[in-house]
Amino acid sequence: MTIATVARRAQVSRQTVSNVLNSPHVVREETRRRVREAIDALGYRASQAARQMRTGRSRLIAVRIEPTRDGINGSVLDRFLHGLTETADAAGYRAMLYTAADATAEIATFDDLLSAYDLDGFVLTGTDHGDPRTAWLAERGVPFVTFGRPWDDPDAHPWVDVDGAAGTAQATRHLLAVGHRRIGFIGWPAGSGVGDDRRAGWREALRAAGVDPTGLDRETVDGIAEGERLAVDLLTAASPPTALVCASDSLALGALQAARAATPSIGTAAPAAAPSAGTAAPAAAPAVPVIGFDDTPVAAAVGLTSVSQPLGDAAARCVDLLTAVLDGPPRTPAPVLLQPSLVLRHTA
Amino acid sequence: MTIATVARRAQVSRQTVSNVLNSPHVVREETRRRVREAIDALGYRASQAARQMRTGRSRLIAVRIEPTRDGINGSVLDRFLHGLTETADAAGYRAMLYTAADATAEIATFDDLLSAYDLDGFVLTGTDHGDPRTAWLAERGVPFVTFGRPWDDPDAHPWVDVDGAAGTAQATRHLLAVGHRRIGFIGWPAGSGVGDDRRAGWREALRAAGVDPTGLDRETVDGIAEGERLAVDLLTAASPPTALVCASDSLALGALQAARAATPSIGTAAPAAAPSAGTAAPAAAPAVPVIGFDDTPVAAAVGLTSVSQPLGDAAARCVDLLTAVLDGPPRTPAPVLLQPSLVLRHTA
DNA sequence: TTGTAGGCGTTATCAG
DNA sequence: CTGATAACGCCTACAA
Repeated sequence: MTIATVARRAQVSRQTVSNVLNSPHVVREETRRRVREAIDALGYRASQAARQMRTGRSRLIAVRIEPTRDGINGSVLDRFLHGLTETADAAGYRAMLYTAADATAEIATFDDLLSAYDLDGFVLTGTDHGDPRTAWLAERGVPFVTFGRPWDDPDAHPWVDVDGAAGTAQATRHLLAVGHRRIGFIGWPAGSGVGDDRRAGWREALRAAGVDPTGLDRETVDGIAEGERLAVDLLTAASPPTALVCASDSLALGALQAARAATPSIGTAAPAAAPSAGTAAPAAAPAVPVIGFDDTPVAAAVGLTSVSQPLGDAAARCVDLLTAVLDGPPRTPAPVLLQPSLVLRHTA
Repeated sequence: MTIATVARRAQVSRQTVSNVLNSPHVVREETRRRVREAIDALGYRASQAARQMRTGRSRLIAVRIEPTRDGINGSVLDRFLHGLTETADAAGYRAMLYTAADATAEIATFDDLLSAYDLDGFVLTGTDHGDPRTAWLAERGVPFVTFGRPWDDPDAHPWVDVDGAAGTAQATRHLLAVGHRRIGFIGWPAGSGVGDDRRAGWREALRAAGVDPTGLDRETVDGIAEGERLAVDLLTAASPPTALVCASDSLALGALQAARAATPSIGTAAPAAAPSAGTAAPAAAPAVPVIGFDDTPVAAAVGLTSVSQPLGDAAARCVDLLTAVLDGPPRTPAPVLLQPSLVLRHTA
């Protein structure tokens, strides 16, 4: 069934059907209705391939599905993907998946996707300083949005992000509010945008409360074992922290073990944790409160208090920004910074 | 750049270039090489849209991304998707995502995807008795594979699945081997294919060991709280089980809490759990050993012994089967039943 | 407002 | 083995 089938049925020319589809306003009301009826009756859908051939647009957006990393932080991705697919759908776009082992491979894939499939745009996740992927895309004028700020230049391209600093600051203030002063931070090595951002939130919140953060933080690559090691290190120091904020749930999980092992005597002011009404939590509050980041399923399962990112929203805004570039005037839409929220459970 | 650009550069006709691409064997060796060189030099890629228009094939396969359910079992999906994308890629296909609230909506989406985007095939996950989706697709001769058996008729269509019964049987045998006899099972309500399968594995393993499974199992909808409730129910019964096998990690997590609360005196023969060398586990072995199913990140994090499904393999085999249908002769490829493995951690 | 004439890049058919 | 020609379904002019 083609546009001609519909035209015959509605007693109009093919052109009129095309107009009803693409520029409804130029067709007389009554004719438009008749054509619409024919379309519905026939169950006609325009062929993307033919349309794409003519217009050069595929109505396809690409998003990378990364190899799951440690299995804990990896599981945030499917929430994002679901939101993305749903919103894209509503905007008349479809999401296409691709994988890539590294940035170089990813750029090669861009090229392939662009030249073979005529992709309309890309959604990139996890950007970093001097990301070669964004440079490549920008250079060629390919529309894209990143979930994650361009750390070098906030105006480089459209982006959506979650305010990580606000998240760790909120976590820190929560601990301050219940009486803690010496609050430690376990994060990633300096130099990564997200990592530095999350550390900054903690540091500033502490400073604002008149606490000197010096010596209260440690850094490591992500992982449960690493988190535990650093927490032990921190808790056995000269004047140890009485509570811990972590840059990820993995680190927090490790820290939690160290915290549970720590004797309550360490804390100077360790108030009782609020009994949460959430899902069942396997264990009691640790001697040293711990807060994680990402609100992964694991956090929910073990009762870990964690900073939660609005992933569905983030995905939706990514699509909004991308379609604004694709369908709207050629100006860069304003970036979106979303606020995370603290999900209180048993560990803080 | 089109096929004509390549033809000019290689000093051949457009048709010859097309032949090199689609039927290399009909082109003389030397010519083929010259064309290949031109293609590489120019960085030429055939336009999918044009090819699709001509052939009616899109080289696109669709897969649904479901709204994450309880956040625990949901996180298996991204591993599957990653494997799928990677294997599809290697076979020259790309994966497209779609969502649907229910089976009816999903069928409507099939229709849309098929008529507008000319999708080549579908990968369906989580089939059940009398699935309307498979019926719809089969009726129209649309190629598809399911990850999950067609419980009504094993020959209905190509499928890939993991042998759930073998998984629970293995878990049960593991517990039997370390001395347990009365091993309980917490599963889903009878009637679901997967649920019944997993229960059957436990039941048969017990019977094979000469233990009567009567009264040792309970059923409920999935969830942590539900798992805990049923475990308590089971453990406070007249002659309680000394170990528990669960149909999911969610149920197992709940059961684990009940098991930790249970006094060791309940067990008749509770041997010490093997200290696992895996990732750090937050707590000691419970009085009553518990084994989960799916090996989710949560299981790894809390040290829960669990039955692991080879998701990457499963995804790869799904693509294999689908491409066999798409590219090969029109006969239904044999189904694939993969074996799960037991990942030993601290809880059993 | 409607109809007619191209052409997007590819592959299939059919002569040479 | 190579070269010409038509057609896939749609959209964008342009003319009526």
